[in-house]
Amino acid sequence: MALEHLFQGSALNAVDAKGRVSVPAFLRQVIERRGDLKTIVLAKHDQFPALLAYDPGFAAARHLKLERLLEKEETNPDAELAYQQRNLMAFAATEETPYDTSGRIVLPPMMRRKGQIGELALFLGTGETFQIWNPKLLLDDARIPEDLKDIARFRLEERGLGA
Amino acid sequence: MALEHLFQGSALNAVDAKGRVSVPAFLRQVIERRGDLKTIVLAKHDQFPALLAYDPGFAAARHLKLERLLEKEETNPDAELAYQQRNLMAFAATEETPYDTSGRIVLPPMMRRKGQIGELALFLGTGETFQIWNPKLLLDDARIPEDLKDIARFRLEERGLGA
DNA sequence: AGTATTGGCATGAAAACCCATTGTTTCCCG
DNA sequence: CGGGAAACAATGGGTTTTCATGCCAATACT
Repeated sequence: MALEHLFQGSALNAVDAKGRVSVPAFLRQVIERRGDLKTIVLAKHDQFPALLAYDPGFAAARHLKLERLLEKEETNPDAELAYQQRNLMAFAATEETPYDTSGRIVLPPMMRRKGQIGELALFLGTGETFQIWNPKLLLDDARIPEDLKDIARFRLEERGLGA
Repeated sequence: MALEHLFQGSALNAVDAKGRVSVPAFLRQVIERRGDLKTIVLAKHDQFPALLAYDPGFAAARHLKLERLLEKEETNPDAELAYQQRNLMAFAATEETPYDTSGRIVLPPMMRRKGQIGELALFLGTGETFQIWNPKLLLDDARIPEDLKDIARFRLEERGLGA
């Protein structure tokens, strides 16, 4: 699966009182180049206290990948269960939310809670997908490279919220 | 990944009040031969106080390499984290900026600060990528060969800024 | 009706775009 | 071999467009 359009860059946007956020324009461009749905799919990130996000097309590709994985390990008795579990996570544990003409989504309350997103949402491109972080949690996470934290700090300062 | 078109040569260009710089024409030619996007990707250089730059195609190739690496080491529990970290650095910690018809980019403020670029930007071709330096920092860096510093000095003198 | 949710408009700031000027190199023709 | 003329490169300035975001209106749901 070699998608030619990749998510990259970073931005820090405000979450308003109604839980709405602008998806940065440079990420929307990638979504719209990959497909024609002005929609993003949200999931809790596997490893990080953050949200994972991608376009509907990528979700389909991800599903295919899981199926192929199952066929490969057909002999393994555990494979079927693992497949079911992953499938549940990949679909039931995600929410699809469209963005409006001005590029805003409403963060679904459940996702907002799972990702611990407050008044600020830090968007980080990671190639095939992107992530949405509470900037504070990113700064506190020991697994995040210092150079990336610098970027988060810069984005905060840009808004006059830096330290 | 042997890209046939390589970045080479050096140039010293001015950064204007709006933070704009002309990307030297000889570098733009390489970018446009490698792909059709008139765009460069900027990142902080790993080792030097300077910026690393390349074309979007190179970024995609880099990503594929990371993915293959992950699949190979799937068994290793640390591999997943290392993959996430590298992906974040490769995409979230970079900025893509297009150049206009006259070949200029605006240095994103964050990158300008990370690379400590002032009023002058020294472009150095390094094969698959190129670098953008504050010429003063290059001259002050003990790791830089004297011959290369001579080139920087020459570029400065050309502008009547030599010492 | 009252409340909550969604869609659309208004604004201010920032980014992209366009045109003009200057200096340099190339190249042609005298 | 010189002397422009023409192309290209770099840079300055101004103008339009886009973006993020606050605000209000329209709609649906109780």
